[in-house]
Formats: sequence, structure tokens, C-alpha cells
Amino acid sequence: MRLIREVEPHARATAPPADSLRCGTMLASVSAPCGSCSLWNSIFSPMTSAEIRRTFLDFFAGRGHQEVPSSPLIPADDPTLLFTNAGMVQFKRVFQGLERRPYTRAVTCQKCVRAGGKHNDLEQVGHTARHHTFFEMLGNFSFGDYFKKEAIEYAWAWVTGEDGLGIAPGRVYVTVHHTDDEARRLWRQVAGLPDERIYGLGDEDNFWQMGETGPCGPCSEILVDIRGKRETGKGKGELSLDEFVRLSEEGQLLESWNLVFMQYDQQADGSRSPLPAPSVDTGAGLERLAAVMQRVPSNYDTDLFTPIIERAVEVVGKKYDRGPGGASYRVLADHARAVAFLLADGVYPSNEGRGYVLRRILRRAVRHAWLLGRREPTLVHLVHTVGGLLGSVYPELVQKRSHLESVTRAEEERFFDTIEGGLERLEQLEGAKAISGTEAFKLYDTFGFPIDLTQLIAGERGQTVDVAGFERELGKQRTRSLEALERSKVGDAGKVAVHVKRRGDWRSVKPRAKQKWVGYDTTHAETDVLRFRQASDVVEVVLQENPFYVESGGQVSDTGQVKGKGWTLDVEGVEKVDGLSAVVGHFADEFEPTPVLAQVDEPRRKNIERNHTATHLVHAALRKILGPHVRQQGSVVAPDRLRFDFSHHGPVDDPTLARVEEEVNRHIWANLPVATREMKYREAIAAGAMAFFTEKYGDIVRVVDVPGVSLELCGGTHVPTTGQIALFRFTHETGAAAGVRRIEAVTGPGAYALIRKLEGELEQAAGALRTQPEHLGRRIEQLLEENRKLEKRIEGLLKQGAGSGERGAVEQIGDVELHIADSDLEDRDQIALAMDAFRASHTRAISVLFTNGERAGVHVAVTDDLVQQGVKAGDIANAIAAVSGGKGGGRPHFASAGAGDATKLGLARAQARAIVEGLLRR
RNA sequence: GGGGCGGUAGCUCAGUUGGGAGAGCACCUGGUUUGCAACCAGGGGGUCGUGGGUUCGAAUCCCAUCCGCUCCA
Repeated sequence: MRLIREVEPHARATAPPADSLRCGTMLASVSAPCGSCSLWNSIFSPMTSAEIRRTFLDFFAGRGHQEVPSSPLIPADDPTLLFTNAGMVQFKRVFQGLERRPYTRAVTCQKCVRAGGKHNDLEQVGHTARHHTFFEMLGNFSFGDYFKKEAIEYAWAWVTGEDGLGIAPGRVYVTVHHTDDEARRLWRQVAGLPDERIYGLGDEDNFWQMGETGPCGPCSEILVDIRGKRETGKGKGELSLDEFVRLSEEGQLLESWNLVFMQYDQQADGSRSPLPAPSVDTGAGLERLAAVMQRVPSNYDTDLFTPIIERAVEVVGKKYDRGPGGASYRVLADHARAVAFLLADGVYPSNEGRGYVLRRILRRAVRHAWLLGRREPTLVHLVHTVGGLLGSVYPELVQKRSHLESVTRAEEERFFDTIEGGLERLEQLEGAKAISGTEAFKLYDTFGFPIDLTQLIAGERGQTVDVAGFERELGKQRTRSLEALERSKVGDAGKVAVHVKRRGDWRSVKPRAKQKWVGYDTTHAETDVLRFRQASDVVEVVLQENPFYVESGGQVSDTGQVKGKGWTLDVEGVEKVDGLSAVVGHFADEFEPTPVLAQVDEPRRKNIERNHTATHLVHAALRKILGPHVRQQGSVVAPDRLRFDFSHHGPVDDPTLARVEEEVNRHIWANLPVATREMKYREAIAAGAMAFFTEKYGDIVRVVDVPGVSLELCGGTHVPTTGQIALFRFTHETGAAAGVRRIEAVTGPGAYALIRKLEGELEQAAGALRTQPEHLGRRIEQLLEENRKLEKRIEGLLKQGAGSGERGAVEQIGDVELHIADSDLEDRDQIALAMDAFRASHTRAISVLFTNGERAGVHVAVTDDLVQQGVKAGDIANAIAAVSGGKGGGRPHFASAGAGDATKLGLARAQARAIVEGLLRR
């Protein structure tokens, strides 16, 4: 559905119809609807937003619709969708026929967020009368129950009727899909609308589909004429199509309610077949309806927004302008709502995904507060107001109030830091005439400094900003991201190709029989081979009764043995082929199917089960201790370890990790029963089961229940009681991706082995230090202290001149003293100290020190008076080292070189005098 | 998923052709002084995020990785 271009509020304020201006201005600063305007009262009576919401729900509840609460803003089982953006989202699976509900008609008031993406350009919000990031959508739904006739009857009755909005029929226009004669006929019959007020539009406006495939159908839109009486008076109710389009684009005819008739099933090949049970999905934005009913030109003038704007005016202390000048206030009001609701539904500000969208909204609000002159947290006050305003409808706003406010405040403060950092960088550009696009982009891209602030500050200083250049840089960055996306797609396709590997043809043994999975109850089975295939030395066998678990939900495949008549197959893995589990192993001979005894490696399976049940416990413990934002992102359950990825921002510190570990162990030692049972998906979800994988579930699901601790949908195998896990220890905590942490852990025998290993290390360390493990800490402290003292002592001695080579020779080259010596010093710092002492105690002297430690080399010091004459220690060191094939360098007063071949160091030593003499002569 | 910036003492941060790890604040000791961020002298404190590599020598160069900030998707 195309969004009709929105009008700027000021466009209406500057040239409005005379009567609407009067009423609109009076309403602008009061939240109560205008009760004094008799002219409009004669057309329809004003309603508060709360009344509209309640009336709508009651109207449909009274007509057999189940009132279903709004679903959270995070879609429960739809990873493709960032936020719930329409009323039908929570019913998607119902429309697709994948899920059944105990009712066939429903009515909701759904909280929605549209931010970024195709549906809504964030930057428009606040500048138009109708764009919002957060809004409430009223909708009634039919799941294969009623269709077009009733949908249109209800819609008409609610829009114009006494127990609905009571809008004068003369102000109502509708659109239908140009091919939908049925809808057109019904509007005539049911509503008595003349044909001229029913406009047939094309696919772009009036055809709806859920995705590439699936349910779709024509839709029909209801528009309300919100112009003053002069334009809508007698004889003016009929509009040409051109006029109609113009007025709707100007926002004079306001799209108020969209009815979607799902009647086709879109196939992948582009064809459409009729749906067996056509359905209805409708949506009406509460904010627009409120604007219509309260007869104000902008949604921001309704009672949904004015209390927030009023509070903002109080906090900021500047007057609100309903025209373009007030955009910042409208942004604050809109964003305060979005921020409050997103936080209440568990979205965290972050630099990725949903959290990033939230952060952008939040920062855009702070930016506008900044533009209004505020330099301290502002949005937090408005979030509070939102809670007061809508808390009775959405109790989560009240329950989580302190959370909402503390997160908002923290983010606001953080963003002020960002702005400050950007300002500092801008200061450095103060002198320049213009700020280049590259510089502006750098500020934006690297330091998050908004472009409009750059423009503002530059403008104050009389600088210009190259916005075109900025846009170019931004475009380049987009291209980069999209290219990277393309590359990653190619990569995936490559992986798939590797998997297409043939292993010979299947040979059927019992073609009719079905495979049965028996692994939940047993680890062995006497059974038959259903079919097999063999390629060189690898054989795959499908067993009739199969106790071998095939990798799924992170739990790795079983191994074991299959014994036939005269042969034994070591099962190395299990694969899923055509929906069957096939055991795989190396088999040298020709495979002969016989009756078999299948035996899973039991101790291994047991360890896997310990780890799997522990995974559920750790999931529950993480949620309890870190918070309900923790969600499973991936998992590996192997015999020797378990790995668990979960959503969480920032590392988990050691004390917290220890608390989680303790919590898990407490549940192990409580020896709780682990119950598995099958139930309906819906019931499982209703019971609070966690279902976080993206896999599709059938109607009947398996649930693993540790009473009072964990309830999860899971197809894996588990220990019967938690006590069998025995012990749980974390081994690693790392980051797996942005916003995703990864923990690894061991249980039972693995945990025991880990402890034994650590204990061994401790004992070895204690033995080396001649002490007991329990005294290790103190002993190490002592040794470190002793070591520190010794180092100080050596340092002191070296400073006094020790170590600069007592075994050396002193030669005289002219008036320069040349000291050649050996040293057993190895530490570079100590050599430097010794050389310092030498340089301090000599004049016109050079010291050449050979070291023969692990890294043999030569070190040269030159006194300052010689340095001033141009003698360079580096040249000397290099020349001497060159004799033995080494090289080096350093600074004029002190340099080092490696020996190269250490055995030739003696030769170098012998030539040292001659080399130095040669260099001095130059 | 892709790009940019950062990680150095408890805190705020310097540190360029790769060549002895620094400043300010805080801390400790001694002295001076007790009118408000006191002063003087001395001192302790560092896995330069982590792991590899190059090199005689790496905070500095290369690769990988973790953490934080930020933009794009």
C-alpha cells in the first residue's frame, strides 16, 4: 500500500479553511476536545483517543470478536521483521494456516513501530502532520469466518454509526481495487455510497501481499474529508478522480482505515490460486482518527500528543510553535513514545539491529532537545509523561518505569558526551572558511556527530558545509555495505554446492516399512535394515527402529555400533536423508543387510544428555540473573562440552558468571525431575515455554520441563533427573557476535577432569616452589617481593658502575679511552644502566661490551663529549657486529647489535680496536 | 554483515622515519604550613587490551582476536 505524501502542518496553518482554522487554533494548546464549536458538532461529535480506542474494541467485541491484547513490539517468531508494524503481525501464522486459534474473529489495538526501512523515513517525523515512529493500530480480523460483506458492513457502521465514530456519511469516500467489482457493489448496497464516491485504484494503492508468496488480496480504503464546511457543502460532495487524488495527496482527504481482503494464495511461480477460506485484516491508525474526531489539522494536536508537548515546553522553557519552528518539540513527543514502548518491550539501545534503531530514535530526540537549547537530560521527563498518559492501557509502562527512565537518562548523558567530543573536533576547524564533505562525514561516521549540528555550528561561525560532498561519502558507504552483502550471498551459495555429493544409489530392503525413532526410550534395538547405500568404503544404513539421535537443535549425533550377521559397523555419525536418519560408518567389505542389533555408545550419549539438560538450566539461570533479554542464539551440545550463545550486550563479569554457575549447580543438587511431554504448540507457549529457534514447529511440540526452573520446546534427549549432571563448570566466556555472548562449559566427568587438571597444575606449581597448594598465593607474593628487592639492588649496583666489564681491557686511541669488555648481563635495561654509569664516570671514552647470553650481541656507549663531535655508537656497534654477520643500531650515545653468528664473536672482539680506530679517524 | 576511530599508571591522556615508557590529578613518606583544588622534596604504582609474526631491538610495523565508541546495511 502506498503511503500518500504527507502535508506540512504549517501549510494548513497558513492557508486553512476559515472554520477549521478557528477550531484548530483553539484546540492547539488544550488536550480536551473542543466542545464549543457548534458548527463542527453538527457534523460529528468530538471524542478522546481513549474513547475511540474503547469504542472500537467494544464495537467488535459486541459482534462476536475476541478482544486480543496487543502483542509485544518484538515479533515473537518472525526474525525477518524488526518490529511489529501492523495489527496483523501477531496473526501471521493464523492467516497462513500454520496455527489455529480458538476464535475466528478478533479485534485488537496493536502497538506498532515503524522506523527506518521502507515504510517510514525517520527524518520526516516531526516535520509532517502524520508520520510517527510509534503508533497504535486498531484492527478487526476474520480468520476464514466473514468476508467482504460483513467487513464493509462493520466498517461503515463503526465509521458513521451512533455506537462508533458517528462521522457524517457525506464526508466519507472509499477506494477499491479497480478489478474488485464485488467490493464496489457492496459499498453501494451496504453504505448507499454513490458510485462517484468509490474510486478504483491500481495494485500500487489497493493490493496487498504479505511477502513474495502466501496470502494476498485487494484492499479497500476509507477516507474522511476533513475540509471545512465551505468546501464540503451542498453540491460539492462529488470529486473528479483528479481532484480526489489531489485532495488525498494534500491530506484533505485523510486515509483513515484500510480493509484487506485476503482471497488469493500467491505461488512462487507468480500465479495465484483462491484461498479456501478468505480472511479479513483491517487497520486504522488511532492517531489519525483522533485528529479527525478532535478536528485538528495535525496528529500532534490531539490529546495523544499535547500533554507530552506541554511537558516538553515546561522542561525546555521555550514556546511551542505549531508551524515548522515547532518540529523539535514534535520530534521529542513522538520519540518519547517510541522510546518508552521499545524499552518496555525489552529492546536495549545498542549498535546493532533493533537496539540500534532505538538508539537512533533516542539520539534524534536528544539532538532536537539540544537544538532547543537543552544541555541536560530531557527525554527522560517525557518518557515519564508517556507512562502517565498510556500506563492504564499498557501496564508495562508503569511496571518498568524506573528501568525506562534510568536507561533513557543514561543514553541521553552518553550522547551529550558524543556531542561534546564532536564540538571539540569542530573547534580545530574554527579558522577554516568551509568544512569539506569529507570532514563533515568523518565527524558523522566516526564520532557520531549529526550533520545538522555541524551545519548549525558552522553557520554560527560563518563557515559553509559541503553537504553534497557529505552525501557523496554517505553514498559510498552505502555502496560498500551493499557490495559486502552481495559477496556474503555468493559465499553461502558456494557452501551449498559442497554438500551436493553423491554416495551411490539407495538399495531398498524393506520398501514398505516406515522408520521409527526409539531413541527417547532406549539406546539399543533389535531391528532390520530398511535401505542402504555404499560408496567405496563408506556405508549409510537406514534402520527400521532407530535409537541413534541425528544432530538437531545443537545436540550432536550419536555414535555406536550396528552388528549384523557376521559383520559389525562402527557408527561414526548419523545423517538426515529424505527425512530419514541414516547411520554412517566405514565399511571395507561388501555390505550385506541382515537383522541387526543397534547399540548407541551409551556413556557418550549420557554425557551429551548431561550437557543438554545443563544447557536448559544455564539458559534459565542466565535469564534469571542477567535479565529476560537473554535469548538463545545458538547452541552446541557435545559429549565433552556445551556451548551456548545468547543475546546480551557487553561481557559478563566473573562474579556474575560465578552466580550463574552456582544457580545451575543448585538446581543440579536439588535433583529435580526432568519431564518431557508432547503438547499443542499454542498450549506450550501459553504455559510460558521458551521457543527461540527459528525452526518451524508443527502443531504438536515436545516440551522439556524442569519444574519451576525451565520450560523449553526441545527435541533433544535429556537426563531423567538433574542430579545426574553432577557438576557444572564454566570454561569460557567470549563474544560471538555483536550483542551475542558465548559461554562454554563442562559437566559431570568433564567437570571432574577439569578440576583434576587444575589441581595437578597447582600441585606442580606448589612443588616447584617447595610449598603446599594452599600456601601458593603467599609464597608467590614473597617471591615477587624478594625479586623486586633484588632488581632494585642490581639496579643500584649498576648505577654505581658495577657490571660494565671488570674483565675488560682499556686501550688508548689518541686521547680517547676505549674499554672493551665481556659481560654476563642479559637484560637490556640492566645493560643500559651499566652503560649510563660508564658514561657518567668517564670523559672522552667509548665502551664496547660483548654479551654472551641467550642473545649474543655487542653494545656500545659513547660519552657525551664524543657524541657532540659526531661519534655515533650505532656506527661502531654495526661495524663490529658485521664481522660476525650481525647488525644493529640505536642512538648516538648508546647502541646495540645482534651477534649474527655467536661463534665468530671472538673474531669481532679481536678486531674491535682496529674498527673503532678506523671510525674515529674519519 | 561492511567501514571508521579508540584501548598506555587508580583517573584524564601524551608518546613518528622502530632504539632506554611519560605528564597532570590521585596515592604513600618526610618537611613546611594549618583560610579552602595548599606548598616543597622524595617515593610506590605499567601483562602499553590479548595472541602470533617481522626485527639485533616493537607501545610504535604486519596478521589474528577481544572490548568500547560510531556510521552504513
